[in-house]
Amino acid sequence: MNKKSYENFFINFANKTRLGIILCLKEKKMNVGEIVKKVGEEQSKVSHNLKQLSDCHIVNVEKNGKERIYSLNKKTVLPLLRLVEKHVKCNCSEKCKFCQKVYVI
Amino acid sequence: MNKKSYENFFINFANKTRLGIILCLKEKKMNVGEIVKKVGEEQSKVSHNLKQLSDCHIVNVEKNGKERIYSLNKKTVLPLLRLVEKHVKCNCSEKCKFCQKVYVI
DNA sequence: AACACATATGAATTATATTTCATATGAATA
DNA sequence: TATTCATATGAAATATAATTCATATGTGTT
Repeated sequence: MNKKSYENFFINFANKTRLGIILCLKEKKMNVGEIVKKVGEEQSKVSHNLKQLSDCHIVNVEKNGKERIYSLNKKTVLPLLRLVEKHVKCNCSEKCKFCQKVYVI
Repeated sequence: MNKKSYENFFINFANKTRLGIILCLKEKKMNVGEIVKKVGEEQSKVSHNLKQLSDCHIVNVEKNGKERIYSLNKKTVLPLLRLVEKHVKCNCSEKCKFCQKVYVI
C-alpha cells in the first residue's frame, strides 16, 4: 500500500467533527438526525463528514425509507482506538512537557 | 481519553511528509540528513515534521554529537499500519466507486 | 576564538481542509 | 400531486495546517 492510501485513511480520524461522529456511533447505530442531535453540530456539516467516513468504509449506511442509518465499522475502529489509548498509556507521562499539550492524560 | 487526544495522535499520520518519514524509518533509525536525503524533502520541513512526530512519541530521538538520530516507535506504528492494510483488504474492492479514489488497491 | 556542520526554530506565506449557506433530491403522506 | 420530512450536495467563505525562508543554536574542529 502507498503513502496516499494511509493518508486518506487517517484523515478520517484527524478531525474533531468526524471523531465526534465516530465516538457517538460506538454506542449504537443512528440515523442522521440522531447523530446531529447527539454531537450538536449542523446537519449539512454532519452529512458532509458522514460521506467522507462512508467513502472510506469507516462507517456503513443502510436505507430505511427516507432515513439513512449509519453504523460504525467496529472491526476496524475499535482496535484502532484501543491502540491509541495504549500508546498514550505507555509513552506519555505528566513529566513530558509536550504530553500535556498533545494528549489529555 | 478525549476527542482532542485522538485527533492529535492521528494528525501525525494524516500528512504526506510525515508518512514519508514514518515509512522511511520502518527500515532503520536515521539521522536528519539521511532522512532528508531518503524522502527528498527540505531540511527545515523534515525537522518541523520530526518535531511534531517526536512530541507525540511516534518517533524517538537520541543525540550523538551534533547529529540526532530518529527511530520509529514500532510498538505503536507497526500494528497501526497493519490495521489499515487489513481494513483496505477487507472493505475496499475495485467495484466500489470510491475505493479507487481513496485507496490505491 | 573562529569556523563549519547538523539540526532546530519563528514567522510569514501558501496550500489544504472544513464549514456554511442555499438549495437539491428522494421518500412518505395528505 | 402538493407538501413535508430526512438527508445530501455544490460552491463560496473561512479556518487550519504545512511549507518556506531566514536565521538561530549547539557541537565538534582548526
